Amino acid sequence: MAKSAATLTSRSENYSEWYNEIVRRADMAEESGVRGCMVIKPYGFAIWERMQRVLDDMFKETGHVNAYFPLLIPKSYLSREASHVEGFAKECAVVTHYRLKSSPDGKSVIVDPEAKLEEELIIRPTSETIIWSTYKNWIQSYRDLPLLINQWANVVRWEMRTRMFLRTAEFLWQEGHTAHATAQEAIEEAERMLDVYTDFAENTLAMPVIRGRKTPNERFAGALDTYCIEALMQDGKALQAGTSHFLGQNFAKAFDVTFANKENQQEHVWATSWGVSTRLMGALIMTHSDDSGLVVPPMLAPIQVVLVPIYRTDEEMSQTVAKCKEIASQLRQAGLRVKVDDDDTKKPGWKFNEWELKGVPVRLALGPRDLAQGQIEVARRDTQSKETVEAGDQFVGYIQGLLREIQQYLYNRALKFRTENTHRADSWAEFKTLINEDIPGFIYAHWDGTAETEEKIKEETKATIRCIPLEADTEAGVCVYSGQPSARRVLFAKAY
RNA sequence: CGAGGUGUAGCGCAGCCCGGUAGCGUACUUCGUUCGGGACGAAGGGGUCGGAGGUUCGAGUCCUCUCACCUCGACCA
Repeated sequence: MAKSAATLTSRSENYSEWYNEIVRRADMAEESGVRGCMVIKPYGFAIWERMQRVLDDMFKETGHVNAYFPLLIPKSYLSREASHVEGFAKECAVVTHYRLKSSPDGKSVIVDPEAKLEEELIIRPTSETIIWSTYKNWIQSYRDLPLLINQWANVVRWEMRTRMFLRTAEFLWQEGHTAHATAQEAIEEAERMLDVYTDFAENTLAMPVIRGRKTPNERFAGALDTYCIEALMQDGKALQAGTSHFLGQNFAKAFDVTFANKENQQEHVWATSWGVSTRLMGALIMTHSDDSGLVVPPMLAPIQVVLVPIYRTDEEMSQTVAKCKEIASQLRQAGLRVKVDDDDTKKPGWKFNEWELKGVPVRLALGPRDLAQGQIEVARRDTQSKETVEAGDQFVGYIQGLLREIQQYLYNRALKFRTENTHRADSWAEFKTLINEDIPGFIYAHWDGTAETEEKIKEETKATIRCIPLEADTEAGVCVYSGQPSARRVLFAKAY
């Protein structure tokens, strides 16, 4: 049996090209031909649906409910909160007309100039404004608080440059928007949701993250404080994987959302918002995948175990397929997500490669030889190792244990990579050396706390302050750039 | 918006300089041999050459205009 290895571009050779090939070859998504937008294909969407399900359960457990708000937002809403409009105005798609008509030559359609909207509508880049204008009607008393609502939706941001999953013009996300009676409660909510995101990233995605706050420069438009989780990708660049904002009373004041407290005095409510997006799909790819394709952690995988029957004759086919289905059924009863690939138009070698490209954690191969000896071949995706195991009573338990082991192995491997690529810089020369390495990684360095220094460092090295970490040593020092006093180190990196 | 580039079969590309029957790889269809790591052979089907105009006996190729997309900047989850 000959082979024509349809190999991927190597990670080390061209990371960006490798990334795009994974997206395409693993059947996750493709470019759509519509500016900056992508088509998410069934396999990619199945992974997104898993993310949705796990996150949604976590939101429910923390007392949140889902709702849905309009896609179109009157332009005037956006201007109610000054810094918010400033932050988003440049990237908004605008609806100006409500009708088309045939062109004079009858060959195409044109926008009907008669059908101009009185007030233009914005396609939501985020929903704070429409939601707060709605909350105004929902909140009267302290008894209406806290209001804990999440929305799964699409949003549009007219980015200049787009990349599949990491920055598309349209993307899918969830956005939580909560209202509280006190600042303290709102801050606790923002921190709670950061915990939820951390839990999700580390335990479901097997992706270690650094938790922190954004500097005023990097803060969400309209927030008093922005919390974030930052992950390190395999090429040494940072990716913001989730954010949670303490919005203070900014939106409550802009949209006049007040409540009567127990003393019957009117107060503005305190707000949070928090979100993660399909960008996590990019994080998934760039955290675990290798030159054979995508690697999906078992907790996330839509298919955790794939069974490939191997046969020559029709008789062998019916026997091996039957055995595969029998084992699959046992695994399903144990709660695993399993697929039997009994597609007769593809050969085993082809299937092996295909499922590796798609990152299925465990592959079982079963042929006449195994059938005769009561064995089964078990291949794990993370280490690409294979072994032959007895297909007896212990088998289901063995596979469950193996999946746990793979989940842990992926987390440990990613953590090891991050540790090896996290450095401390104590001088400007050292900083520049580190940030210009092939894998720049995370750099902990002292910063004088000024926006000017932050900006200068960005100009000279492309590195930004990813966050002021929540968990970190707080020893004092001097700013790596300006030499001014610094209370603590902050986390620098080149970022996506 | 600035600077480059590319549009030719589902996908990846050659052909253009120097105008003359629309090509290659892959995928697809059929048949045979194969089937434990992306099989091989044979025979087939598939094209508004991004669009509009022009030059010419004749344009994928030359000229003008236009549209779309990509890469690098500025912007960003």
